[in-house]
Amino acid sequence: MPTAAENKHLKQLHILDAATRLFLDRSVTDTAIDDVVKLAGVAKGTFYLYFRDKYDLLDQIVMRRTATLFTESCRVMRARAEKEQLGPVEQIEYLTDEIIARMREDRKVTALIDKRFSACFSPKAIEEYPEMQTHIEYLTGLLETPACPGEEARRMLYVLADMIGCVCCDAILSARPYDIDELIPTIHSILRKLLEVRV
Amino acid sequence: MPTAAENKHLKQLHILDAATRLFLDRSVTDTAIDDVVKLAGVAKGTFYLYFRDKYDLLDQIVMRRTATLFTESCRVMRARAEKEQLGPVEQIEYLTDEIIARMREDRKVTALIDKRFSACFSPKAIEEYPEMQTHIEYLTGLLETPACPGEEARRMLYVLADMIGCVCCDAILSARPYDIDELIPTIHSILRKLLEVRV
Amino acid sequence: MPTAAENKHLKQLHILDAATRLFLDRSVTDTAIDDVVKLAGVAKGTFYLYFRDKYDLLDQIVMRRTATLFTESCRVMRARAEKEQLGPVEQIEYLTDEIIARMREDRKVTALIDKRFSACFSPKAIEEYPEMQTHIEYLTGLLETPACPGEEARRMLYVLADMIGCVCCDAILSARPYDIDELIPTIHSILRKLLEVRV
Amino acid sequence: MPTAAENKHLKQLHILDAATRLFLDRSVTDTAIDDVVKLAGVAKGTFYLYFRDKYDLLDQIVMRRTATLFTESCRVMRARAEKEQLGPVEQIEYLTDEIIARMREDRKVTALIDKRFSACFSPKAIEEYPEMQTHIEYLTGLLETPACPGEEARRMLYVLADMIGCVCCDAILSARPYDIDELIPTIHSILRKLLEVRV
DNA sequence: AATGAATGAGAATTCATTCAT
DNA sequence: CATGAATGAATTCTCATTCAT
Repeated sequence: MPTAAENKHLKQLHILDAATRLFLDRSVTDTAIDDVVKLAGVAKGTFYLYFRDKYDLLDQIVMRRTATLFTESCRVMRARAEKEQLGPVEQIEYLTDEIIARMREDRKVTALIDKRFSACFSPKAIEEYPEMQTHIEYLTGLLETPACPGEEARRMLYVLADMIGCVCCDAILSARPYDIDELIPTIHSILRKLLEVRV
Repeated sequence: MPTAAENKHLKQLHILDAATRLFLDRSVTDTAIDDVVKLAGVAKGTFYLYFRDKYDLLDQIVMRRTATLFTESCRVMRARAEKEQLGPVEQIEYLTDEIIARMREDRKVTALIDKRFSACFSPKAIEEYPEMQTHIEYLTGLLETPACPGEEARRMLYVLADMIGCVCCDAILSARPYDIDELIPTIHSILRKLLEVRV
Repeated sequence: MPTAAENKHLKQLHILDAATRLFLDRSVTDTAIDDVVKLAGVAKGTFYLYFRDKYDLLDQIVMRRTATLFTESCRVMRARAEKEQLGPVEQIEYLTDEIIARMREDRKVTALIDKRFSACFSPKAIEEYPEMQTHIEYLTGLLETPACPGEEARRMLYVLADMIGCVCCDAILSARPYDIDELIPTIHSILRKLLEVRV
Repeated sequence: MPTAAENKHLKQLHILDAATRLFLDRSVTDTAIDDVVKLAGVAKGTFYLYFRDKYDLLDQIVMRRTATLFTESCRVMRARAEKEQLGPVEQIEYLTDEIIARMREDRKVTALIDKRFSACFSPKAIEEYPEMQTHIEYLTGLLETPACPGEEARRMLYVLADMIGCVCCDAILSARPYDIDELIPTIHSILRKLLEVRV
């Protein structure tokens, strides 16, 4: 039986789901709040009860999608890392490939994320997806070296994620000036160079 | 006495200049085409003679500003490199610092560029700013190694530029999750690792 | 005290009334939606709550005016037919004269109807003006013969109405190639020939 | 070798042809004078040398297409009438069928004509298509009786043509309230009744 | 908390027309 | 005759936001 609080959340979730569908199918610009509330089955006023405006809504959606994309990719990688006893470099490479594969598969989500992949590193995202925290700690561990302590490794992880997110958005969506197939070897080579030094 | 052809270009340039000023002072969203043409001193219809819409105009402006930012930074770096006999790693680091310094100084331009710094690598930008081509070739030369031939070095340059552009936009504008001062050492460390391997 | 539902209808009616006045006084082309809402005393957005665009509005107005014109003419004819015991042919002729007289009298309405007089035979018009149904049935009865059963008589009624509406629009408004006074005998002669065969 | 006068006509004809294609492919509303002159390969100013505005142009096109439709149908009918010795009623019926067939076949032309089929009876059309005059005279002859002398027969011809044009536009384009297949028997029955009385 | 009719400022874009060349 | 760059008034339609119920 849903409590009052859960019910409230329900309306908010309906709005988020409806908006996500519309933002993906059409685009953010071509979606009016009117469309969102109609599809969500709530009244116009209700929208303003939960969101400041369309961009507040968009931010929340991007945060959710990037967090989902990141955590799912991490889970897949870590499962395989354990089974196959992958080394740190291999793990990072595998994770990168996994993220890129998902972005290629679902170009609409990639277009929605635009270049905000690192939104999943925001405090809000980590709070709402506690799993993020465990993955970040795990990956930070992989990047740590005596010359690169915890906080620095965490920053490096963030920069790498942002780089991959930005570069891949352009490469997947516009293929200009390079398409994703051309850039994957370059990205791998960068990752290897950064991590080999560890040795 | 301006010929008809020059006059045509003139109107287009007036529009670009006016729009740049308004986009920087207010923002793209807060600037109506009406404001642009008023400031440019041309009729509304004239705008649509030269630009498809506001975003076509914006793309052209971003291309120009990023190309200007990149070429100016390159010029400064190369002048100093010659004078002080800097090594390749130092040159790349110096160039990065120069770009970041300019983005920090002019946050409005940084906000306008958003995360499209690599727009200056587009064929159109290179065509309109031939200087871009010489700088790209020069920098590609710095990145080249036996294991990393010309085309690959060029791609790496592009990925680095995109990374710096994206990471710095967030760090300078929102300071979240890391502010630019925190990230500069990380970026330097990444650059050094990537280039040290060359040795 | 008007209920909410009545109020809704009221705004729609205000818009219809205002538009009709403007469409008649000026013309459809010379009337902006802005003018309509100003005269109706409602907000611009309210217009789009009830009508898709200016032509949706025009269709509804034409439907109403033709239905009014037709039902009023029928009522007058039937009142007189009962009083003076008119035969079927005389009734149809009288009705035709009545319709033509009204179109001549109010050239502006005729211009608004353009050549869409048969709009009053649309299902929507019949639904909104139930009286239409009774008149159509009555007139169909007048046209019926053993050789021309109900459905066929109804179709003939429609064709006749459309013919009169179209021919008279041109004759009344432009008088070219024939003016209405020249054509009335011809129309009568056609009607008589069509109905004499009944005997 | 084209004379100057013919050359002038050439530009005018290019405009007419271009406009016809655009009016048919898109619609009159969706065609700008700009589109017309671009397709015609003439300058914007040239348009205003030959036409007052878009509606002047449209009128000329409708006049041409209706005159063409009417004269071609007449020619076909008269050829067959001679070969097969058709009676007057059969000739009128055959002509009607021919016109309807052409309107059904080319719904775009029908939409362009809208309900202005009788435009081909205008003095201007007859002047530009002298063949119209001979057909009108021929058909008037078919309709003449002692009780229906020349001028009256000509008016009846006009009314019939207008009726067929109007009724068929709706029936072919919107099929409401009756579609063309339902109405053809009704139209035939009307024609037969009107002409049988002749006997 | 939820509703949804009403708002009206505001923006984009079109397009017929002109006129200097 | 012919051109086509420039004009700018005019118009449509959107849409975020409010507020009485």
